[in-house]
Amino acid sequence: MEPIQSSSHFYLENPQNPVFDDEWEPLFQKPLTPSDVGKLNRLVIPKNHAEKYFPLGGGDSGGLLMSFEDESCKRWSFRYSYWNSSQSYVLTKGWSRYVKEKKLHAGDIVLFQRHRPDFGRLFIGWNRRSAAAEEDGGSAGGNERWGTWGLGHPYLEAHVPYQPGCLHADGNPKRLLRLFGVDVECQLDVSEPSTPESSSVSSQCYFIVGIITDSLLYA
Amino acid sequence: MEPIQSSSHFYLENPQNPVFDDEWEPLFQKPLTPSDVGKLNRLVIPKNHAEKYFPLGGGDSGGLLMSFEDESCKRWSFRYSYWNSSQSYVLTKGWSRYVKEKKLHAGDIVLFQRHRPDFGRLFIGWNRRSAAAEEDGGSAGGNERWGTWGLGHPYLEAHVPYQPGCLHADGNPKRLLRLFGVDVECQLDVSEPSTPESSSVSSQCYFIVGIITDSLLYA
DNA sequence: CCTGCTACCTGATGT
DNA sequence: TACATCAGGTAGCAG
Repeated sequence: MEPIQSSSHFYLENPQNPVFDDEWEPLFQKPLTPSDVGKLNRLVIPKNHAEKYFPLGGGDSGGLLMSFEDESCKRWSFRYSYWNSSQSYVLTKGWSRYVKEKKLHAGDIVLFQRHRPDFGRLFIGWNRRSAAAEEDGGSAGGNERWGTWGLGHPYLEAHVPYQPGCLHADGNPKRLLRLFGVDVECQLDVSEPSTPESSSVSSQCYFIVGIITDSLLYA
Repeated sequence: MEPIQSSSHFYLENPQNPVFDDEWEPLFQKPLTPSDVGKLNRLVIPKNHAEKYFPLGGGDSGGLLMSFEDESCKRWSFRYSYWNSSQSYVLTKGWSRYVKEKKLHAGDIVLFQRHRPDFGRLFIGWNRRSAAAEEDGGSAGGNERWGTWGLGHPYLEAHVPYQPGCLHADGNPKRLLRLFGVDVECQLDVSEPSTPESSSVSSQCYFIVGIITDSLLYA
């Protein structure tokens, strides 16, 4: 028996869907190729999506850092750049760590979203490849089917404004989160993001929760 | 019954040969290995030849572009560089296209020449592997035995000074060619070189003709 | 030594 | 048909 599940795919492809939450702007998603999760340590961003949603020109020379939050509030910074030789946009530095932590495999889907009320804030999530091919041995804590927010978890979304200063004032910062009508604290986990990045903090912060066990969903 | 044929090999190895035309400086030639025509997309330049005739250090870091003309006036640009890992000089980018167009196979010979009166101008040609192993099915227009100039075609050589400006003034440039005492026009084919390169044009241009059918040879 | 990353390169594929 | 794209490669360098 599954929770709503419904794979965010459906919603991303159908922005008119009634369950669509217009605070969440789906940018795009990509089914991962073997190369995207292999030793090349890069994710190719399809050109149409890159030019529509990502910074123009890939930062042109030298590329630029793009920062995303994942389903557990962790920040991920990736180098985003344009490869002249292959005429393609890629995420490089940092990407392999994400693949490793999320245990992504070919066929899994990564997705990018933006939260409308905080327009500059970007989020990254993932979906296991369609249940059909499910042969996940379930190694160390990696049995989730998704790591996403908003549309991926239509019943599990919350956001509160960011309290300016909190990040810098406190070594162990927490943010307030309203979840199912209950205020919850969430640790920001600046201590060990695989790609540490404690500097860039926008002046506003909306906050989301992703991975949650089924038991919590039905508690 | 063969035309002079005689493979340029002979002349290249014997600069004192009476047929040697001292306007053509043979640099070197190399019988192609399976790797040279395979998927590695590179031609290894024997170190002694590389260091004697090609730019020093392979351009050191980053390599450099070397530009050659073939028997049909087409310009070929190859990336020339030194691979520290294998301590060898190689032509890389562009090479596979040349192999494909000329239908080169292992055992065939590629040769490099320079035209003395225009010292910077380099030429590349080829010879089919010795006639013994001739089993060329003769796919689409690929039945020639050589693609070279000067020595390779001792009776079929001509050159005229280049008219400066012609290339830039005219969308469909032609050069004058004196062949068997007759002036001929030759299209420069800037429209579709596999490695397009319409910029670098030296101030002088000597011009040659390569591939010609036997019937024309004996006309 | 090995690993990750940058910046190249190319063939296959789809349009 | 040519062209654009991208999946799958490479070399070289830094750590």
